[in-house]
Amino acid sequence: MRLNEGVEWALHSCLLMAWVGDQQPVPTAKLAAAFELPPAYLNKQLQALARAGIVTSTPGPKGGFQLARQPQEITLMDVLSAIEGPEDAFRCQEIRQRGVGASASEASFAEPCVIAAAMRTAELAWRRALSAQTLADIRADTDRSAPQAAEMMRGWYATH
Amino acid sequence: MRLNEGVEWALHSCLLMAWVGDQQPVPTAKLAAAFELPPAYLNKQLQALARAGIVTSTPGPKGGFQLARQPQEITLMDVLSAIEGPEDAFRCQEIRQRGVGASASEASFAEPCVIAAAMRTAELAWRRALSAQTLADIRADTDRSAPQAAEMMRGWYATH
DNA sequence: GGACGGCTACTCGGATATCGCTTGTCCGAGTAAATGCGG
DNA sequence: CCGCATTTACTCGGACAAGCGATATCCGAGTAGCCGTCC
Repeated sequence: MRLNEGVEWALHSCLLMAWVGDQQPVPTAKLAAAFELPPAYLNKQLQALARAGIVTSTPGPKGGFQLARQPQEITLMDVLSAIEGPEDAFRCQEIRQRGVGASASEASFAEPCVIAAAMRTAELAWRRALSAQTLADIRADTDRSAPQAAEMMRGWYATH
Repeated sequence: MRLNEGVEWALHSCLLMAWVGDQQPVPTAKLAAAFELPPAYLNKQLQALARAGIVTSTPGPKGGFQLARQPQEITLMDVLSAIEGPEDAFRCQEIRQRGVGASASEASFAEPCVIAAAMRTAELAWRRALSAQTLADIRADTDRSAPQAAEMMRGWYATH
Protein backbone atom coordinates (compact mmCIF):
# COMPACT_ATOMS: atom_id res chain seq x y z
CA MET A 1 0.00 0.00 0.00
CA ARG A 2 1.36 3.35 -0.98
CA LEU A 3 -0.23 6.76 -1.35
CA ASN A 4 0.15 8.61 -4.61
CA GLU A 5 2.93 11.11 -4.36
CA GLY A 6 0.42 13.59 -5.71
CA VAL A 7 -0.89 13.77 -2.15
CA GLU A 8 2.35 15.30 -0.95
CA TRP A 9 2.43 17.63 -3.92
CA ALA A 10 -1.13 18.76 -3.35
CA LEU A 11 -0.60 19.41 0.35
CA HIS A 12 2.53 21.47 -0.22
CA SER A 13 0.77 23.34 -3.03
CA CYS A 14 -2.18 24.15 -0.79
CA LEU A 15 0.17 25.37 1.92
CA LEU A 16 1.92 27.60 -0.59
CA MET A 17 -1.40 29.00 -1.76
CA ALA A 18 -2.32 29.68 1.84
CA TRP A 19 0.94 31.55 2.32
CA VAL A 20 0.64 33.61 -0.81
CA GLY A 21 -2.95 34.48 -0.02
CA ASP A 22 -6.13 34.16 -2.00
CA GLN A 23 -5.89 37.61 -3.54
CA GLN A 24 -4.22 36.20 -6.63
CA PRO A 25 -4.29 32.84 -8.38
CA VAL A 26 -1.08 30.82 -8.43
CA PRO A 27 -0.28 29.20 -11.78
CA THR A 28 0.83 25.59 -12.02
CA ALA A 29 4.17 26.65 -13.44
CA LYS A 30 5.11 28.53 -10.28
CA LEU A 31 3.97 25.74 -7.99
CA ALA A 32 5.99 23.27 -10.01
CA ALA A 33 9.06 25.51 -9.99
CA ALA A 34 8.79 26.03 -6.23
CA PHE A 35 9.23 22.29 -5.62
CA GLU A 36 10.92 21.14 -8.83
CA LEU A 37 7.97 19.05 -9.91
CA PRO A 38 6.85 18.11 -13.43
CA PRO A 39 4.42 20.93 -14.25
CA ALA A 40 2.00 19.00 -16.42
CA TYR A 41 1.58 16.20 -13.94
CA LEU A 42 1.19 18.58 -11.04
CA ASN A 43 -1.49 20.30 -13.06
CA LYS A 44 -3.32 17.01 -13.23
CA GLN A 45 -3.35 16.77 -9.45
CA LEU A 46 -4.55 20.34 -9.10
CA GLN A 47 -7.38 19.58 -11.47
CA ALA A 48 -8.46 16.89 -9.02
CA LEU A 49 -8.44 19.47 -6.24
CA ALA A 50 -10.53 21.77 -8.40
CA ARG A 51 -13.04 19.01 -9.12
CA ALA A 52 -13.31 18.40 -5.39
CA GLY A 53 -14.02 22.07 -4.76
CA ILE A 54 -10.90 22.64 -2.68
CA VAL A 55 -9.41 25.13 -5.10
CA THR A 56 -10.84 27.26 -7.87
CA SER A 57 -9.17 27.58 -11.25
CA THR A 58 -9.08 30.65 -13.43
CA PRO A 59 -7.75 30.37 -16.99
CA GLY A 60 -5.90 32.93 -19.05
CA PRO A 61 -3.01 35.23 -18.13
CA LYS A 62 -2.72 36.01 -14.42
CA GLY A 63 -4.76 32.86 -13.95
CA GLY A 64 -4.02 29.79 -11.86
CA PHE A 65 -5.37 28.11 -8.75
CA GLN A 66 -6.41 29.53 -5.40
CA LEU A 67 -7.98 28.06 -2.31
CA ALA A 68 -11.74 27.96 -2.52
CA ARG A 69 -12.21 28.04 1.25
CA GLN A 70 -10.42 29.38 4.30
CA PRO A 71 -7.47 27.20 5.42
CA GLN A 72 -9.27 26.23 8.62
CA GLU A 73 -12.08 24.85 6.47
CA ILE A 74 -9.80 22.52 4.49
CA THR A 75 -8.90 19.25 6.17
CA LEU A 76 -6.20 16.82 5.19
CA MET A 77 -8.98 14.34 4.56
CA ASP A 78 -10.45 16.66 1.92
CA VAL A 79 -7.17 16.83 0.03
CA LEU A 80 -6.47 13.13 0.36
CA SER A 81 -9.94 12.18 -0.78
CA ALA A 82 -9.62 14.48 -3.77
CA ILE A 83 -6.35 12.90 -4.92
CA GLU A 84 -6.82 9.28 -3.94
CA GLY A 85 -10.55 9.01 -4.44
CA PRO A 86 -13.24 8.43 -1.87
CA GLU A 87 -13.05 4.65 -1.73
CA ASP A 88 -11.67 2.70 1.20
CA ALA A 89 -8.17 1.30 1.08
CA PHE A 90 -9.47 -2.13 2.01
CA ARG A 91 -12.09 -3.39 -0.44
CA CYS A 92 -13.93 -6.47 0.78
CA GLN A 93 -14.34 -8.88 -2.10
CA GLU A 94 -16.69 -11.08 -0.07
CA ILE A 95 -14.52 -14.12 -0.61
CA ARG A 96 -16.29 -15.68 2.34
CA GLN A 97 -19.22 -16.29 -0.02
CA ARG A 98 -17.05 -18.05 -2.55
CA GLY A 99 -15.88 -21.65 -2.41
CA VAL A 100 -17.16 -23.26 0.75
CA GLY A 101 -19.54 -20.45 1.50
CA ALA A 102 -21.18 -20.66 -1.93
CA SER A 103 -23.52 -23.39 -0.74
CA ALA A 104 -24.59 -21.53 2.40
CA SER A 105 -27.92 -19.79 2.65
CA GLU A 106 -28.11 -16.15 1.78
CA ALA A 107 -29.17 -15.34 5.33
CA SER A 108 -25.78 -16.52 6.53
CA PHE A 109 -24.25 -13.38 5.06
CA ALA A 110 -26.76 -10.91 6.38
CA GLU A 111 -24.19 -9.70 8.86
CA PRO A 112 -21.26 -7.87 7.27
CA CYS A 113 -17.95 -9.69 6.99
CA VAL A 114 -16.19 -9.42 10.33
CA ILE A 115 -12.80 -8.97 8.72
CA ALA A 116 -14.08 -6.12 6.60
CA ALA A 117 -15.64 -4.56 9.68
CA ALA A 118 -12.37 -4.75 11.57
CA MET A 119 -10.45 -3.18 8.73
CA ARG A 120 -13.08 -0.48 8.46
CA THR A 121 -12.71 0.34 12.13
CA ALA A 122 -9.04 1.01 11.61
CA GLU A 123 -9.68 2.99 8.48
CA LEU A 124 -12.21 5.17 10.27
CA ALA A 125 -9.59 5.94 12.91
CA TRP A 126 -7.27 7.03 10.13
CA ARG A 127 -9.88 9.16 8.44
CA ARG A 128 -10.88 10.74 11.72
CA ALA A 129 -7.27 11.71 12.41
CA LEU A 130 -7.02 13.22 8.96
CA SER A 131 -10.28 15.11 9.29
CA ALA A 132 -9.14 16.55 12.60
CA GLN A 133 -6.25 18.42 11.02
CA THR A 134 -6.82 21.43 8.82
CA LEU A 135 -4.57 23.38 6.52
CA ALA A 136 -4.61 26.16 9.11
CA ASP A 137 -3.14 23.76 11.67
CA ILE A 138 -0.38 22.82 9.27
CA ARG A 139 0.34 26.46 8.66
CA ALA A 140 0.43 27.24 12.37
CA ASP A 141 2.75 24.31 13.06
CA THR A 142 5.09 25.45 10.34
CA ASP A 143 5.15 29.00 11.73
CA ARG A 144 6.18 27.45 15.02
CA SER A 145 8.85 25.00 13.84
CA ALA A 146 10.18 26.91 10.81
CA PRO A 147 9.11 30.55 11.09
CA GLN A 148 11.20 31.69 8.15
CA ALA A 149 9.68 29.27 5.68
CA ALA A 150 6.54 31.23 4.89
CA GLU A 151 8.38 34.52 4.46
CA MET A 152 11.01 32.92 2.27
CA MET A 153 8.33 31.46 0.05
CA ARG A 154 6.47 34.75 -0.22
CA GLY A 155 9.68 36.56 -1.07
CA TRP A 156 10.56 34.07 -3.77
CA TYR A 157 7.05 34.19 -5.13
CA ALA A 158 7.07 38.00 -5.42
CA THR A 159 10.34 38.08 -7.35
CA HIS A 160 9.69 35.29 -9.83
CA MET B 1 -4.40 4.16 -2.41
CA ARG B 2 -5.50 0.59 -2.32
CA LEU B 3 -4.44 -2.38 -0.22
CA ASN B 4 -3.33 -5.54 -1.92
CA GLU B 5 -6.14 -8.02 -2.06
CA GLY B 6 -3.63 -10.45 -0.59
CA VAL B 7 -4.43 -8.81 2.74
CA GLU B 8 -7.99 -10.08 2.62
CA TRP B 9 -6.82 -13.50 1.49
CA ALA B 10 -4.27 -13.73 4.28
CA LEU B 11 -6.73 -12.71 6.95
CA HIS B 12 -9.36 -15.21 5.85
CA SER B 13 -6.67 -17.88 5.59
CA CYS B 14 -5.47 -17.16 9.12
CA LEU B 15 -9.03 -17.34 10.39
CA LEU B 16 -9.48 -20.68 8.69
CA MET B 17 -6.27 -21.98 10.21
CA ALA B 18 -7.47 -20.82 13.61
CA TRP B 19 -10.72 -22.71 13.09
CA VAL B 20 -9.09 -25.89 11.94
CA GLY B 21 -6.63 -25.81 14.79
CA ASP B 22 -2.88 -25.97 14.88
CA GLN B 23 -2.73 -29.74 15.22
CA GLN B 24 -2.33 -30.15 11.48
CA PRO B 25 -0.89 -27.96 8.73
CA VAL B 26 -3.29 -26.64 6.09
CA PRO B 27 -1.98 -26.85 2.52
CA THR B 28 -2.31 -23.95 0.12
CA ALA B 29 -4.51 -26.00 -2.16
CA LYS B 30 -7.19 -26.34 0.48
CA LEU B 31 -7.07 -22.70 1.44
CA ALA B 32 -7.37 -21.73 -2.20
CA ALA B 33 -10.26 -24.12 -2.77
CA ALA B 34 -12.07 -22.82 0.31
CA PHE B 35 -12.26 -19.32 -1.18
CA GLU B 36 -11.83 -20.02 -4.91
CA LEU B 37 -8.51 -18.23 -5.10
CA PRO B 38 -5.60 -18.86 -7.46
CA PRO B 39 -3.49 -21.37 -5.49
CA ALA B 40 -0.06 -20.30 -6.67
CA TYR B 41 -0.64 -16.66 -5.94
CA LEU B 42 -2.17 -17.39 -2.56
CA ASN B 43 0.92 -19.45 -1.83
CA LYS B 44 2.98 -16.35 -2.49
CA GLN B 45 1.06 -14.43 0.15
CA LEU B 46 1.40 -17.26 2.65
CA GLN B 47 5.12 -17.25 2.07
CA ALA B 48 5.12 -13.63 3.19
CA LEU B 49 3.29 -14.64 6.35
CA ALA B 50 5.88 -17.35 6.93
CA ARG B 51 8.75 -14.89 6.48
CA ALA B 52 7.09 -12.62 9.03
CA GLY B 53 6.86 -15.46 11.52
CA ILE B 54 3.07 -15.45 11.63
CA VAL B 55 2.74 -18.97 10.27
CA THR B 56 5.11 -21.89 9.98
CA SER B 57 5.44 -23.93 6.82
CA THR B 58 6.07 -27.65 6.61
CA PRO B 59 6.88 -29.19 3.23
CA GLY B 60 6.07 -32.62 1.93
CA PRO B 61 2.85 -34.64 2.11
CA LYS B 62 0.52 -33.68 4.96
CA GLY B 63 2.41 -30.42 4.97
CA GLY B 64 1.11 -26.88 4.69
CA PHE B 65 0.85 -23.80 6.88
CA GLN B 66 -0.23 -23.39 10.48
CA LEU B 67 -0.33 -20.47 12.85
CA ALA B 68 2.97 -19.95 14.61
CA ARG B 69 1.37 -18.25 17.61
CA GLN B 70 -1.90 -18.30 19.46
CA PRO B 71 -4.66 -16.28 17.74
CA GLN B 72 -4.72 -13.73 20.55
CA GLU B 73 -1.04 -13.09 19.85
CA ILE B 74 -1.59 -12.25 16.16
CA THR B 75 -2.79 -8.75 15.42
CA LEU B 76 -4.21 -7.43 12.18
CA MET B 77 -1.21 -5.15 12.06
CA ASP B 78 1.09 -8.18 11.98
CA VAL B 79 -0.69 -9.64 8.98
CA LEU B 80 -0.96 -6.35 7.17
CA SER B 81 2.68 -5.53 7.73
CA ALA B 82 3.67 -8.95 6.46
CA ILE B 83 1.74 -8.54 3.20
CA GLU B 84 2.11 -4.84 2.51
CA GLY B 85 5.54 -4.31 3.97
CA PRO B 86 6.55 -2.27 6.98
CA GLU B 87 6.84 1.10 5.25
CA ASP B 88 4.41 3.93 5.76
CA ALA B 89 1.71 4.63 3.22
CA PHE B 90 2.81 8.25 3.01
CA ARG B 91 6.47 8.60 2.06
CA CYS B 92 7.80 12.11 2.51
CA GLN B 93 10.00 12.98 -0.45
CA GLU B 94 11.22 16.16 1.25
CA ILE B 95 10.11 18.28 -1.67
CA ARG B 96 10.27 21.24 0.70
CA GLN B 97 14.04 21.09 0.26
CA ARG B 98 13.79 21.21 -3.51
CA GLY B 99 13.23 24.26 -5.67
CA VAL B 100 12.89 27.30 -3.44
CA GLY B 101 14.12 25.50 -0.36
CA ALA B 102 17.31 24.36 -2.08
CA SER B 103 19.04 27.63 -1.23
CA ALA B 104 18.04 27.54 2.44
CA SER B 105 20.48 26.56 5.14
CA GLU B 106 20.58 22.99 6.27
CA ALA B 107 19.51 24.04 9.75
CA SER B 108 16.19 25.16 8.32
CA PHE B 109 15.21 21.54 7.87
CA ALA B 110 16.29 20.28 11.26
CA GLU B 111 12.66 20.01 12.26
CA PRO B 112 10.76 17.30 10.39
CA CYS B 113 8.39 18.32 7.63
CA VAL B 114 5.12 19.37 9.24
CA ILE B 115 3.04 17.77 6.51
CA ALA B 116 4.84 14.47 6.94
CA ALA B 117 4.32 14.71 10.68
CA ALA B 118 0.61 15.30 10.24
CA MET B 119 0.26 12.35 7.90
CA ARG B 120 2.23 10.22 10.30
CA THR B 121 -0.09 11.11 13.13
CA ALA B 122 -3.02 9.78 11.14
CA GLU B 123 -1.09 6.71 10.12
CA LEU B 124 -0.22 5.95 13.71
CA ALA B 125 -3.91 6.10 14.61
CA TRP B 126 -4.55 3.57 11.86
CA ARG B 127 -1.78 1.28 12.98
CA ARG B 128 -2.87 1.51 16.59
CA ALA B 129 -6.39 0.49 15.64
CA LEU B 130 -5.01 -2.45 13.70
CA SER B 131 -2.70 -3.51 16.49
CA ALA B 132 -5.58 -3.43 18.95
CA GLN B 133 -7.44 -6.19 17.14
CA THR B 134 -6.23 -9.76 17.23
CA LEU B 135 -7.17 -12.83 15.29
CA ALA B 136 -8.87 -14.10 18.44
CA ASP B 137 -11.12 -11.03 18.42
CA ILE B 138 -12.06 -11.68 14.81
CA ARG B 139 -12.83 -15.26 15.66
CA ALA B 140 -14.96 -14.27 18.64
CA ASP B 141 -16.87 -11.72 16.60
CA THR B 142 -17.56 -14.29 13.93
CA ASP B 143 -18.82 -16.78 16.50
CA ARG B 144 -21.19 -14.09 17.62
CA SER B 145 -22.49 -12.83 14.26
CA ALA B 146 -22.28 -16.08 12.26
CA PRO B 147 -22.02 -19.00 14.68
CA GLN B 148 -22.42 -21.64 11.99
CA ALA B 149 -19.50 -20.40 9.89
CA ALA B 150 -16.72 -22.06 11.87
CA GLU B 151 -18.48 -25.39 12.09
CA MET B 152 -19.34 -25.38 8.40
CA MET B 153 -15.73 -24.72 7.54
CA ARG B 154 -14.47 -27.46 9.82
CA GLY B 155 -16.97 -29.89 8.35
CA TRP B 156 -15.96 -29.07 4.82
CA TYR B 157 -12.29 -29.29 5.73
CA ALA B 158 -12.69 -32.77 7.23
CA THR B 159 -14.43 -34.16 4.16
CA HIS B 160 -12.19 -32.73 1.45
C1' DG C 1 -5.99 61.85 -27.00
C1' DG C 2 -9.34 58.24 -26.46
C1' DA C 3 -11.75 54.11 -27.82
C1' DC C 4 -12.20 50.01 -30.27
C1' DG C 5 -10.77 45.75 -32.74
C1' DG C 6 -7.50 42.31 -33.39
C1' DC C 7 -3.52 39.82 -31.75
C1' DT C 8 -0.59 37.58 -28.68
C1' DA C 9 0.74 35.10 -24.85
C1' DC C 10 -0.50 32.66 -21.02
C1' DT C 11 -3.58 29.70 -18.47
C1' DC C 12 -6.24 25.40 -17.61
C1' DG C 13 -8.16 20.95 -19.38
C1' DG C 14 -8.28 16.62 -21.20
C1' DA C 15 -6.48 13.07 -24.51
C1' DT C 16 -2.40 10.34 -25.16
C1' DA C 17 2.15 7.39 -24.12
C1' DT C 18 5.39 5.13 -20.74
C1' DC C 19 6.73 2.86 -16.58
C1' DG C 20 6.50 0.05 -12.38
C1' DC C 21 4.04 -2.64 -9.28
C1' DT C 22 0.47 -5.76 -8.44
C1' DT C 23 -1.31 -9.86 -10.06
C1' DG C 24 -0.80 -14.38 -11.94
C1' DT C 25 1.73 -18.64 -13.45
C1' DC C 26 5.21 -22.09 -13.77
C1' DC C 27 8.69 -25.44 -12.58
C1' DG C 28 12.27 -27.21 -9.38
C1' DA C 29 14.01 -28.69 -4.43
C1' DG C 30 12.82 -31.17 -0.61
C1' DT C 31 10.35 -34.26 2.35
C1' DA C 32 7.28 -37.60 4.36
C1' DA C 33 4.53 -41.32 3.40
C1' DA C 34 3.58 -45.42 0.86
C1' DT C 35 5.22 -49.55 -1.34
C1' DG C 36 7.65 -53.48 -2.56
C1' DC C 37 11.24 -56.61 -1.40
C1' DG C 38 14.21 -59.24 1.37
C1' DG C 39 15.05 -61.48 5.65
C1' DC D 1 5.34 -61.27 9.77
C1' DC D 2 8.72 -57.38 10.28
C1' DG D 3 12.21 -54.02 8.80
C1' DC D 4 14.42 -51.39 5.35
C1' DA D 5 15.43 -49.22 0.85
C1' DT D 6 13.23 -47.24 -2.99
C1' DT D 7 9.82 -44.97 -5.23
C1' DT D 8 6.23 -41.79 -5.43
C1' DA D 9 3.39 -38.08 -4.72
C1' DC D 10 2.67 -33.99 -2.48
C1' DT D 11 4.29 -29.78 -0.35
C1' DC D 12 6.62 -25.23 -0.27
C1' DG D 13 9.77 -21.89 -2.51
C1' DG D 14 11.44 -18.81 -5.66
C1' DA D 15 12.07 -17.54 -10.65
C1' DC D 16 9.48 -15.99 -14.64
C1' DA D 17 5.38 -13.38 -17.53
C1' DA D 18 1.04 -10.35 -18.07
C1' DG D 19 -2.29 -6.56 -16.88
C1' DC D 20 -3.40 -2.49 -15.00
C1' DG D 21 -3.00 1.76 -12.58
C1' DA D 22 0.20 5.48 -11.42
C1' DT D 23 3.36 8.57 -13.67
C1' DA D 24 4.60 11.68 -17.21
C1' DT D 25 3.89 14.35 -21.42
C1' DC D 26 1.73 16.87 -25.13
C1' DC D 27 -1.43 19.70 -27.62
C1' DG D 28 -5.90 22.16 -28.02
C1' DA D 29 -9.69 25.55 -26.04
C1' DG D 30 -10.38 29.66 -23.88
C1' DT D 31 -9.39 34.07 -21.80
C1' DA D 32 -7.24 38.39 -20.27
C1' DG D 33 -4.11 41.76 -21.30
C1' DC D 34 -1.57 44.40 -24.84
C1' DC D 35 -0.85 46.83 -29.08
C1' DG D 36 -1.92 49.12 -33.17
C1' DT D 37 -5.15 51.68 -35.64
C1' DC D 38 -8.91 54.63 -36.42
C1' DC D 39 -11.94 58.42 -35.10
